[in-house]
Amino acid sequence: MSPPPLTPTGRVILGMIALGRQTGYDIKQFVDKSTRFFWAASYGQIYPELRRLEEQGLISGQPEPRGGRARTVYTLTPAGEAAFTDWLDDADEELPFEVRAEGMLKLFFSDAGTPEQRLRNLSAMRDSHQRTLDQLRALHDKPVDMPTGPRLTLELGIGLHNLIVEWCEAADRRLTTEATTDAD
Amino acid sequence: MSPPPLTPTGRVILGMIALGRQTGYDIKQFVDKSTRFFWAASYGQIYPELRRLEEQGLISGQPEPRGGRARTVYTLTPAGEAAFTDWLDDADEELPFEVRAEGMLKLFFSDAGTPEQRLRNLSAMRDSHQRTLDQLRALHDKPVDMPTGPRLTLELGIGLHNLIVEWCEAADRRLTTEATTDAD
DNA sequence: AGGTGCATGTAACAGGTTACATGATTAA
DNA sequence: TTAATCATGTAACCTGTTACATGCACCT
Repeated sequence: MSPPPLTPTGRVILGMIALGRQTGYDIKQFVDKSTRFFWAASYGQIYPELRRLEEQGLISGQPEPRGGRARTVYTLTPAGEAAFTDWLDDADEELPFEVRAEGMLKLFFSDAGTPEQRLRNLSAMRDSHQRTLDQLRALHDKPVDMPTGPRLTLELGIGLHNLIVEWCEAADRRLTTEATTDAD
Repeated sequence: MSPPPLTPTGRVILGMIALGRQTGYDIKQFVDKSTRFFWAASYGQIYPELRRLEEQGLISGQPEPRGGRARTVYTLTPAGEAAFTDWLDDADEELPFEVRAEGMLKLFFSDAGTPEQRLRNLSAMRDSHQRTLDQLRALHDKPVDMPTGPRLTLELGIGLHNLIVEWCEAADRRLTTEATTDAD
């Protein structure tokens, strides 16, 4: 009886269309320079999901070829708009926050290795987050005017990766000092 | 020719056995109060993976029933120890860091809603991370002496969730001020 | 007698990535 | 002419969760 529930990816797509993204390709490009640091998506998900959303009557696609190049432009139906704003309005639902961090895993198990190994892994982790941080800052410094939502999440992302980088550096100093003190 | 590569979950299991966890059940309990904040695992993964690791000769299981209750105790084989320390020793490999944060998604799209909606979602996100923070602090304050690795990752976890909570509060203040200023 | 914890396991499903295939358009 | 970009799509695979089934041990 009830319609199939919106999947998280479905909601992202709805949101992206609400923000003016028109095609599957367009959505993917935009995700890659905006939400990808806290929500990634691949073509393998996007195109099938666009189909499903259209079957459910939440979006509707019109063929709008550019030259000889096939192209389908999507817009939200009233039902799609309602589903999206219902989701935004529901502040009671659980907010899953899942992390998979291999660097932290290595750190967690680092007592099984040598102190030098631990410091090398710490440093690799630092570098990896520094690279992400650089990308986020590049996005942030670009002089395009950004809506409040994207700006907020970008700033939080910068804060997060910055914390990790600084924490790695602090941990490195602490561990190095301990090692030196032990050697004395 | 080459052996099937170790999966991330396989490495976690190897590590847990190296840390003295003996059974699948034991590993699951321990994951749930240690790595789960940056690496979760379910029985549906653990038991099949134990089988695969044994087939690959990296661990070996001895039946050690407790009373009439079936129980299999696993230990690392020399090959398993080697595979595990090889992984720890490789500081050049990529360190995937993946996040799926629905709260940030709602924030990202919040320009499509009202300012009040945005503040409610911000507050829900704050509460959710505060709950996680409380759990992490409870773990941290328990007077068990923790190896350096687990202690480091726990402290980083606390720092991360604490940053998010504080950032949510700061964003709330900023947005509230802006709204008030606009209304003047 | 009943609840909690210990212990093992799987089938069905959901979610997501990778690699591939195809082809037009545009800028160098 | 060739590389990059626009654009769509799928099949095979991998990873992981949920829900269920089973049964003993221990405490109250």
